[in-house]
Amino acid sequence: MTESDTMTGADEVAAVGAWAKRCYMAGRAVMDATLRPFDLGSTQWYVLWHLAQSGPAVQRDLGRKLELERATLSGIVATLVRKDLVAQSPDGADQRQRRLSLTPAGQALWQELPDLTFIHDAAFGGADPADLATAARVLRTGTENLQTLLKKD
Amino acid sequence: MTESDTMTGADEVAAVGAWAKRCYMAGRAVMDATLRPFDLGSTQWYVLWHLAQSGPAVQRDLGRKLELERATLSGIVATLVRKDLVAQSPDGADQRQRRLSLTPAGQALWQELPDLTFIHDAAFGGADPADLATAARVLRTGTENLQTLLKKD
DNA sequence: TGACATTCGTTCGCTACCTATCAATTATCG
DNA sequence: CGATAATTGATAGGTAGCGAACGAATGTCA
Repeated sequence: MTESDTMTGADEVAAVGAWAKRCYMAGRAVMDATLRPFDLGSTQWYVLWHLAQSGPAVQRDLGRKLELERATLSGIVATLVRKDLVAQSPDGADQRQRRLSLTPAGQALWQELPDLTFIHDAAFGGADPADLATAARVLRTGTENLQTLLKKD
Repeated sequence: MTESDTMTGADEVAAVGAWAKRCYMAGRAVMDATLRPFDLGSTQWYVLWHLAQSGPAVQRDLGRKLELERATLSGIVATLVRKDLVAQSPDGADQRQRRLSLTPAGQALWQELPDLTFIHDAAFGGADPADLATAARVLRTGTENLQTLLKKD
């Protein structure tokens, strides 16, 4: 690597941000390709996954867990309800909230879905655990710095 | 860090992927917030940036450089043409290709735009260069693994 | 040369993000 | 209690990504 000798810090920095995008995009592409036969998007899968793992949930809590804006989750849920995979019922106590649960069709589909852990394994299975920890720490710190920047603006 | 003692490799792996997404999203959020007063999206900015730096380009080449699908760039270009920031003219030699260039309004807007390097600096400026290099390498290898997986399927 | 394949850009339909705004509901406080 | 504030979900409008399919233009090769 002759170029690395003259690489500046800024180049490295840009590289991390650019590779974060590429890596995220590549992971989603594999996920989307795997789920396409089931007519499911990646975020739709995350909603089903959470409901299958943790049972029914209030829409507000699900949005917090999956780190989605209300408007985003509202659309995802509408799609899943239209496909009859998720049921959306009013909550007893707080009439503003909506309770989400898997329908029988949703439970049946969940049983058919393939295990997606092969994606993580294919991407990072061969990497040094110490390097993975370093990468995660760098990305976490960078994210927190950016979020602080956004709030203070 | 008491939890790290019992962390498995799979958890670390998931963490890298999840943080890659969060970091990409946070960076785009700051970029979008900075460009909002100018009515510009982040990818629109990249197109203007490339045309300002390297001069007019054929749409096909720009798509390769920015790693965008033809359909995606087609929409971005249409938006920039509608805003009168970019001109799209037929290429002389190959009548299939379109040549892109900044309009006078595009050049004028580019002069007004703030420097965006503060985003990279805020995110990763305080990090150890060796850690940044490790993070970039982990993400690059992971991305390549995923792209190989996608082509072979 | 002519048939076939490839490339380029567009369009359509979709997923998934966002902000801003609204109606309905609930919480808070004077 | 009642006015005001905060919360929840939906909707509208925008950006950015994808695959599939199409027409026009160009390449390739028998």
